[in-house]
Amino acid sequence: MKALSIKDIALKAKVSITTVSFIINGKAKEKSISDAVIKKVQKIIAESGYKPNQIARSLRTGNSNIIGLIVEDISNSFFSRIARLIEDKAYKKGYKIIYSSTENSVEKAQELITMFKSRKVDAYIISPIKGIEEDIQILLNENKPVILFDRNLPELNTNYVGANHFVASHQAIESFIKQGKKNIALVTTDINVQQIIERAEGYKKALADHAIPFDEELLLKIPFNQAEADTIKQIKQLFKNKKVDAVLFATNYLAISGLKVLKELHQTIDENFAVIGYDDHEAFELHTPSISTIQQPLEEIAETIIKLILNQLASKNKLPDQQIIIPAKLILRK
Amino acid sequence: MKALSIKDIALKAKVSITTVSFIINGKAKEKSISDAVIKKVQKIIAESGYKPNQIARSLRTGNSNIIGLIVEDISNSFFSRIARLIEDKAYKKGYKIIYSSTENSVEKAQELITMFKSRKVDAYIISPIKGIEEDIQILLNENKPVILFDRNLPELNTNYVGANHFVASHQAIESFIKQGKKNIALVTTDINVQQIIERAEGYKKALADHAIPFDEELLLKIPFNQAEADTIKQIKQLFKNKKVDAVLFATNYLAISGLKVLKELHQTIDENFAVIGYDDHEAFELHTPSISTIQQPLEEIAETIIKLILNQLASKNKLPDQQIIIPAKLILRK
DNA sequence: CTGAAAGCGCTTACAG
DNA sequence: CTGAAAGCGCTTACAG
Repeated sequence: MKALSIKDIALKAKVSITTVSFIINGKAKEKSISDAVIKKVQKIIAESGYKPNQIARSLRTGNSNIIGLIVEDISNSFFSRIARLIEDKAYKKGYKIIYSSTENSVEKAQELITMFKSRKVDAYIISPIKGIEEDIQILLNENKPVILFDRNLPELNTNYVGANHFVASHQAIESFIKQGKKNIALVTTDINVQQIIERAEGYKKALADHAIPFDEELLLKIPFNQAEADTIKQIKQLFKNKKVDAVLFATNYLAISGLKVLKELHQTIDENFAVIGYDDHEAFELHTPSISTIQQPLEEIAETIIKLILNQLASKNKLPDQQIIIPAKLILRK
Repeated sequence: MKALSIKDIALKAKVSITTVSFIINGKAKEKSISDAVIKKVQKIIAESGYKPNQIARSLRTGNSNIIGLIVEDISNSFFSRIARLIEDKAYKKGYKIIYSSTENSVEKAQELITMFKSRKVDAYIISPIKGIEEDIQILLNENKPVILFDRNLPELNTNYVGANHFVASHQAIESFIKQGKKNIALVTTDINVQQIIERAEGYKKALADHAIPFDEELLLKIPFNQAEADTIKQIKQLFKNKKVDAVLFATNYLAISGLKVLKELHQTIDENFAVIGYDDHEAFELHTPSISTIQQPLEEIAETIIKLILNQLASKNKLPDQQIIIPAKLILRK
């Protein structure tokens, strides 16, 4: 059973495919097609269930009404929630989103960009990774709208939407210090991206501001992409070897692993031992006691990204790049 | 800056586009192109960074090497984890996945199918919803491989991969009964899909098997898509109005809401009050005490789905439909 | 061993 | 008010 084409509709309606095309694309009035013809063709389209072949349309027009979204890992709730919000908002504006995960592999990220490019997506939303600057630059040279989010690549001139991680992390550490904590650990990842580096810098600056010496052993960098069992082992080592009275986890999944360790060690979280997570997670609020966290305003981030994209797509000229920093919020719970 | 086309490569190499096409598609040997020409063309392709336009290729060949994945809600960790696993496995076989959420809307599901169809995806993986039987039947008529998962639509003849929810739910309730529980509640959703209905039937059957009268007020059906605050209110009502000593939550997000209620009510989970969740969630293990749950083997489900799809795609003839039921496991924690 | 040409299903500048 | 025709970038049956 072959799908109908515009030719079939034209034949049935006894008009040219040009006329059918104009009607499908809402240009009937503009091209002064008679009302009678419009009615007739529309009826035939409705009855036959004809849907234009978007592939052919894309080949001809060079665009697709599809926005490509590249995230680090769709199974991380930060990304899956953002993806869902972006999808919702784009959908309402007539755009579809296709997404895929890089899993922090430069190679996979490059392949995804190639795939999206060869599929003629109209715009790109990317949580980037170091090493794909050139690939993104090529997109920019081709005048494709690109919005980076979550992480920035400062050497590129393009749009970026992200949270202020330096400030957020600084604030979290200060809240520990105000509680009188002295042995404050940071558990973070070893990936070398700005938004992760900022969290470490906020940590160090807050310590310095309050004349607390920085102890390298309290800053634990967990290799990305390793099995959780190894992560748990490393965090356990930290808590066993060092006297720690407060810990900031730089990502939600590290916090989850860390909480498992604390549970295993029977280390309760109380006035003698404080924990702050990152990016929130359903488990944080539910935990006994509830876990404080640094929350990125997902709704606002998604909204800002979509607004930037739509503006770019609507405008013929390249708009000035925007770097939008949205404050992250420290949510204190107990 | 315009992208290169096969024509540009042919010009540079001083051969026909036919020859270039054969080389790109690995048919050079078969078409007995001379080694010298192959080398020359490959060199030019590599140097120029030429990538074939997949849109044009799809238009010509009618396929795309893309598999469409339609889930209920990508921000639900059950779906985002499955999506990630499927993406991984498909990627290794040279297929890309594009996904989108239906949000349980028949209309959106239909639009997504239309979109995927007009993009010529090669196969469909769908967690379906009642009301789209006809749309899926059309895909089947067009000989497109379709794998349903999570939920089945029994009136359709196609492939299905899912867990045995009746057995799992029955087993969960029996474990309550063995602990001496008498007032066992089920908190489920009102969506009318088989895999949810099965969970209620397993519940009822287990009660009947042990001569425990079924009390309608202990079976709470929460409207889908309502705000979480309302869900929390309804669950709170249940626990306040009825004497409950055990509760099975039929989905992970209902369990999360339920656990929030219990926390608010200061109802601890112990030998006098038992809880089992569904589909697991990072919060379950971390909870104090850890929450038992019915776990669907995600890895196995994803693996089975991909295997079915690849078999279908590899075979010219339609393969017999398979209904694969994978046992869900009751994970008892404390 | 290689190429000219048709055709996939659209859109749109041009002509009448 | 409407249509014939070119062209988007490929693949492939056919010819030599």
